[in-house]
Amino acid sequence: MGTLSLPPQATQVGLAVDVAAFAMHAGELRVLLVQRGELPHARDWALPGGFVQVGEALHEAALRELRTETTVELEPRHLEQFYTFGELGRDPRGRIVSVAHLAVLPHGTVHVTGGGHTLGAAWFPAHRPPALAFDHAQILDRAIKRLQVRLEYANLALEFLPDTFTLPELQGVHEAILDRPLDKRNFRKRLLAQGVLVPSGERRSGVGRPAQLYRRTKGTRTAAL
Amino acid sequence: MGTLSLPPQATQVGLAVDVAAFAMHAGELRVLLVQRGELPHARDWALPGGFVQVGEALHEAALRELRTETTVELEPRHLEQFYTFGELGRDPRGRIVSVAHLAVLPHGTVHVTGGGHTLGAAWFPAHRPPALAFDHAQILDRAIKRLQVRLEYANLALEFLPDTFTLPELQGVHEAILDRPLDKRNFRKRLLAQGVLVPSGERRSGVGRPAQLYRRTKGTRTAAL
DNA sequence: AGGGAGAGTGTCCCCATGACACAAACTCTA
DNA sequence: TAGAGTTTGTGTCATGGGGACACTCTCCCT
Repeated sequence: MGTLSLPPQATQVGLAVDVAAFAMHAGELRVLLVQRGELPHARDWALPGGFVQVGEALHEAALRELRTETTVELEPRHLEQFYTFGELGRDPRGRIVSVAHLAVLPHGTVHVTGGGHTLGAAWFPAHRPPALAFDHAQILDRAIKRLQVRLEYANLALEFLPDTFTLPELQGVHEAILDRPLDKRNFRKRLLAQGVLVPSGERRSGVGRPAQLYRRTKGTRTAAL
Repeated sequence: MGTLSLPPQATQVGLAVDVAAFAMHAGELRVLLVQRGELPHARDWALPGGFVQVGEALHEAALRELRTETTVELEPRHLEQFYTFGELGRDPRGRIVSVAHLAVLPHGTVHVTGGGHTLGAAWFPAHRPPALAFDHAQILDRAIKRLQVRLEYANLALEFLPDTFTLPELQGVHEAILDRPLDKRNFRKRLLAQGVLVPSGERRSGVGRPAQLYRRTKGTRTAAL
């Protein structure tokens, strides 16, 4: 039914998406940023993002921007819209409304190269980011809060890890996201009580005592909401 | 700095707001709906909403639609954006993305008259709405869930009541929103423990034993988030 | 004066969470 | 190969919040 048309006031506002994409690296929560190659805010760091195209769903636009601006290696394990920023004056080019997304990239996706119109892309400490273009500092802030909520609600921490992992690794993800240390015994008690983890039987050897490997029980994948 | 201009692909998508406005009436949670006067979905019931205008913040657009389409008596006590709906095909007129808002109207705002392009406006049981236009049934669903979450997080129930109210009235609001009965003693215990209520000293007489009147302690207004 | 209607009140149990210290298993090096 | 170093793994107690549960109190109405 494309016979009806949009009223004239329907096309006056620019619609964009921005993506706060997170991954773990060196025991730290990192966020993926791009260095802008164009005005405004040329050479400033910003969240990857851009305008939504016709015939493109919001999450598709988010994925496309992530791919063309950063050349990430793997698919995001989680992608979720979390807030729409529409303040007047947030973009000097005019009225632009941005639907902000939160993405989680799995372990191993830490190498990025700039692409698209950007000068480059890199990972930064999510809790101590550099100065950001536009209102992206606010967006990042809100993204981290959402990530923290999702930690205890869904078990989004698992998306940061490979299929099989140890409990200390999982605890490390939680600590990196919450930006505070957790008690080992309480953490294990709580996580194992949830019943989403099952020991794989194997162990991982390293420097100290080998750690039990776990995997998620089937049918416990986070609904991408 | 309006010297920079939008890239061409920035204006291809229509941006709208929709508002799920709730109030209490006869002990029931009700949602404000309008009967559409135009195609598509003419004569169907829908959430009040429409296109965002240039120079208009998202929440301003939501307020404007509420006022022009429904002529509500009072200002909303709470207005919050909760999700942005952008599925392809959600509107037969083309690509329209809608930022959905949740509004709470205070006690006494139950009389509405249709305005704007609509045939009328009326309150409906929020948990048993009529068939709705577009994807508004989904939007309403999500709005109710958000309202329920805000009940225990912020104390949004107070926004449905006048400045002074009784505990049974407050419990009624909670029950209407959650759509299930609550235990009287546990409810009082929990609410009073939060420390946001203070007895006003007066009582309200009615059919049975008079009820203590309460008001919120100062400085406990919900941040409109 | 008695009945009806709604308001008000306290205890117990259970579960989830947080604080807290030591033993076990492996690697590495001397 | 023995000992030091390093990391994993484990249990108890105290506390607090939430849910189940029944009877009295106060007023109005007839």
